[in-house]
Amino acid sequence: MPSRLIVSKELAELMRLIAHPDRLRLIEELRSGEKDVNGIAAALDLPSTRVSQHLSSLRAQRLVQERRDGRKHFYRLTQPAIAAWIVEALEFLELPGPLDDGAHIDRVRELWADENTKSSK
Amino acid sequence: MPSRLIVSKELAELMRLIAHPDRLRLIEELRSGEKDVNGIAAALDLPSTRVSQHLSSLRAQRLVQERRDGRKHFYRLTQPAIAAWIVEALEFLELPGPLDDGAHIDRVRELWADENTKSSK
DNA sequence: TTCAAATCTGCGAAACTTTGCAGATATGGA
DNA sequence: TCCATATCTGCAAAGTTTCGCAGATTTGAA
Repeated sequence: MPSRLIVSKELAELMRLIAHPDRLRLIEELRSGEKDVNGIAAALDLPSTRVSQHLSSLRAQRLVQERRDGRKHFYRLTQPAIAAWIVEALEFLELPGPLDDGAHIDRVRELWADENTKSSK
Repeated sequence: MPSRLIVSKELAELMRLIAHPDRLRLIEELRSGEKDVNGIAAALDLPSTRVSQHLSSLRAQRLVQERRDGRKHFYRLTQPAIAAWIVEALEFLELPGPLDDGAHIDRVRELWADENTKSSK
């Protein structure tokens, strides 16, 4: 029964693709809707060549979709639920200290997720 | 405000650690409770040296905890919720074909998650 | 003691990823 | 047409990961 082997391989591939600091931020950046390459580069403070390279890997695995308008290329998440799934993982970060059950996580979640939902940047 | 940068770096690190076919299977294997190194190696059909190497990385990031009894080392998940979070990601795999909304995913989930819950291997 | 079982560690080769940079391509406007 | 803007691609150096293998350690039992 090699199906589970195949699934674990595909899942690992998907997770590796996501598991990069720039790409995580980029995916969260697209949570609020489509954006063009320069817009993303400015928001994340990264060279746009690099953003383009990341988008190209994400595109290759169909995690984002492109729409061109004039000379701008707009990108959107193919499966926006992935962004929510990523935020869920914040819960697993750096084991809260012995006396800090939850508060720490809420602070982190706020820093990342909430900021993003209301005002980008 | 570099906090989000730090968080994305930590999150990427966590995800990279998980994003390996063997380690994904190993984590799912521990869902049903603690197991010793040889037990895991047998269940996953991997050389136990390799399992030991994987466990050592997972241990270094506190994803698993060790308990020794005689010459056996038993490992358990520090945060069992991670296993459930991984299974959630199956939903994002290989975009279901145009006419296959959901059925495909359920099949995959069955192959991985359910098998695991009732009878391992 | 001595042995075997269970697990861990260190090492090095191969494979893969990341990143900046140079240059290619496509689009819209003067 | 020619230019500037926006984005993409190819390349190579640097860095990281994987994986088998050899040998170290720890424990229990004869």
